[in-house]
Amino acid sequence: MTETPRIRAVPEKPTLEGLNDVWLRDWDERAVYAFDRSATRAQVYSIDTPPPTVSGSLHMGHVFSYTHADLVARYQRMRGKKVFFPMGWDDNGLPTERRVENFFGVRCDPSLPYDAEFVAPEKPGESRVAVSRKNFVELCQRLTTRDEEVFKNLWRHLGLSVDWSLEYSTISPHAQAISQRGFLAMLARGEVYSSEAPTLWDVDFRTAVSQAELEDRERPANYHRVAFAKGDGSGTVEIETTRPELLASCVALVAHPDDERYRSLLGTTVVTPLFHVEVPVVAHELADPDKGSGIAMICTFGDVTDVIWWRELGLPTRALIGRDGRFLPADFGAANWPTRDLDAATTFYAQLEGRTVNQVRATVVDALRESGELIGDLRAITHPVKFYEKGDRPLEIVTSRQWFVSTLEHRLALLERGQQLHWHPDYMKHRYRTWVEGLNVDWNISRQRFFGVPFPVWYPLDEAGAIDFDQPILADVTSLPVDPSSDAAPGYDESQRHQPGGFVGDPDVMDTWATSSLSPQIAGHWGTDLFERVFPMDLRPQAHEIIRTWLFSTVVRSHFEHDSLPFDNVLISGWVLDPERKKMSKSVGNVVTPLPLLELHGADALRYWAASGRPGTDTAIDEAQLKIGRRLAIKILNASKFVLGRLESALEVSPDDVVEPLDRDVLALLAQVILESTLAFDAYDYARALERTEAFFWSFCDNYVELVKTRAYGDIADPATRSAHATLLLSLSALQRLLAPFVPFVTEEVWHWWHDDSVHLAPWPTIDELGAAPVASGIYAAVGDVLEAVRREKSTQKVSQRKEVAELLIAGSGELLELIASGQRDLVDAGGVRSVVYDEASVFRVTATLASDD
RNA sequence: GGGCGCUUAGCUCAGUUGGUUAGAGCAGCUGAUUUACACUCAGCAGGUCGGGGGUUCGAGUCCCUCAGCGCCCA
Repeated sequence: MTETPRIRAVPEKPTLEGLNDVWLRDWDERAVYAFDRSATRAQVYSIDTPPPTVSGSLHMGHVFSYTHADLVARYQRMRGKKVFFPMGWDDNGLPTERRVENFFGVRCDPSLPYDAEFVAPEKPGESRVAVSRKNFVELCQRLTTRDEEVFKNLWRHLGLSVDWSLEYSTISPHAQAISQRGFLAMLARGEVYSSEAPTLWDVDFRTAVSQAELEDRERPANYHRVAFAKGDGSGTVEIETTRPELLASCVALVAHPDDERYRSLLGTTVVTPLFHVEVPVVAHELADPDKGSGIAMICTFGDVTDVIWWRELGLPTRALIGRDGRFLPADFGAANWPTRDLDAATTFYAQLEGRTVNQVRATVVDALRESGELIGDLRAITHPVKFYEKGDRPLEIVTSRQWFVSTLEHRLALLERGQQLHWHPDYMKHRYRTWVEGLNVDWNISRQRFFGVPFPVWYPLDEAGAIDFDQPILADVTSLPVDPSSDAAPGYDESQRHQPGGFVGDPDVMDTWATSSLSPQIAGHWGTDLFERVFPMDLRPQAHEIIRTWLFSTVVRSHFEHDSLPFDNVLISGWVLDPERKKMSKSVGNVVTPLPLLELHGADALRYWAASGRPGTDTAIDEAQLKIGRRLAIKILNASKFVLGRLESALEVSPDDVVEPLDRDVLALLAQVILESTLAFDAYDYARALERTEAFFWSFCDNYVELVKTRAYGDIADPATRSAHATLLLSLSALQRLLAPFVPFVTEEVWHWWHDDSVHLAPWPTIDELGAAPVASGIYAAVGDVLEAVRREKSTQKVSQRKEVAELLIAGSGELLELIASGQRDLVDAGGVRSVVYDEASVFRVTATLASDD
């Protein structure tokens, strides 16, 4: 490559202040990051950007991970790819609802009519104001629009090279249409089904949750030892349970098939205390002989193991906990709920109905104690309890109608997909594998909430007004998006809603992951030619905590819909820790927000810090590191000013001008840096690329530039001077571009001192542009060693580095001395050396005799 | 309980398939001073590579084991 600098005014005193605003505006005006829609798939590098949850808070984790994505985007763009880098907002779902409830002091009551005159309270009041569903959704949209502006502002100032014309949000009509289309496609292929099934339920949020949203929390509990009478009256069996309140819903006792203690009981019956219900004693491998007394009561449903037992052993359903967490009416005496003492059972249960779990537990325990069927003292234990990750109370299991995506039966294929994916770092693939292997229920995508994508489904009502779930009425694909709660079912009139012989809409909305799992289809406009140009995506950048949710669900959807992976590579970012290396959390109060850091240190510095965090590695916020990033940016300004400021304004240089041995060696080393940086970026190791480039750049400034300073001031007719100029320019050009992905603002500034077009559209440096394969001779290192020895001597003598050296004695092998001699001119200039003496010896040694003070 | 990481200088981290005397930055200390750059530069000091065992001519690197920290799954 031939550099023809047309150097414009290099500022007298370059500064970082104001650069961000200048170049942000310029990038907008020139549409530097606009995606070329005419590009073919092979020319495109596409990124499936995480749509962040817009809940009003921006954190350092976002800055970290999105910067990582941007480093790759900028690298690929310079490699000549047409980069598809969209940005989306995941604004539908519970976090938004929660925020709206708190922000405005409202709650949604779907039974209320829409109030067009409604004005949200200025400040949230003492008690929440009930609003209609439509009013509530309007408030959600109002708030998310505002939040998205704040996010967008931060991303822009961080210098993300996003094409903002590709912006999307998961609640937009476009995303809703895609989401509903995806749902209908799965339904047509039989990959999604609805069923009345035991479902993990949060009684506070009043919604079902999926396995991906669970977390185990250690909670204290008490083992209650309860005596069951044997069915034949021959004695009692003692079980231990942490949930005595569920005694009424007991359907069996269960022991391990190999447990000698209970083998004789298998096949017999026992009778529940207080309710006198005869239940069988059954065997199952999941019964843990070491837990409690080794025999457990199965209730419908106390925990997820109960659900497994219930399903696998074909036990009856006697569900008692309702959606509000209170006890439902119990149908004692019914066919599947026989009791030996109907009177006693119903009389006692009357005290329980409508009460909460804790109230019922107290009542049952008192009654058991009184009847003598509670044996001994309670035994305190700690055990893991399932919680909704955003919830405060243990989950209950309620039976309700939900839509499920069949994941379990495709587990093997999904594991295979995980194998095909290129993980960066590689070991993160285990997170996915253990998650898929541990799946135990299908993916529940129904949420009993309001601000989300509705199911495009209605149900017919029979003449008695009962819902026929088996004959769902589906929306026509051309009509999407639809809202079955306000749009009439196809073939019906709105007046038939809720009428016998009419219809009802599915009341639920989809799980937010059911929509964001389609981010490639949403951003890529599935169904248009754009999609063919960008799908499957090249890269999915994300944090590791959402492997089991977002990554997994995206893989599921793409596997079903396209029989492919949704993306080829996944780049996992670690967590951002506080300066003490502690996990940041709101409750601890150690959350560091990005905006003040951005304002104080600048975007380039913040990006430099983020780029130093290797893929998958947790990284602490480190202000020292930010300062180093800023220092690097300043160095880039000054080095560029020095090199460009002393050259003729229209000097054409080519690698052929580089004739001096020292210069040729520097180019050889630069070639190595280019190679290593390129390889590192291709392997998604941006941190390594930065490290190599930065180390070379600093050495270039402190050593090479110092060595050739005098020579570069020489006569332009002198080939040695031309050689220095060419080397300086070729190196500077490559270094500015190598650094551009990391510090895009300052590199753009210095690039424009001698180029018209953006550095971010300039070609990534290659070794070809440095001429015919420069071979490393080692002279740069050798001369550097001598220079270091000279500097050391001056430093030890506590004199100025400008102090002259009267005599420099260099001892070493003949080969080495020859090498050094070929760089003697620069060495003498840089070290202020009057005379050099060479001494052939086996050991390398430098002795500098300083000039006397005269 | 199962799995995945991590443990190298006071701090943050490199160390690519085993190969000279284990590196960098920051902090520390000692200096320099009209220089492209004080938002600078030079130099110095600082390490039993978590402990133990093994393989090898040779181990920070490979194997086993123990310990601590973190995370994922159950």
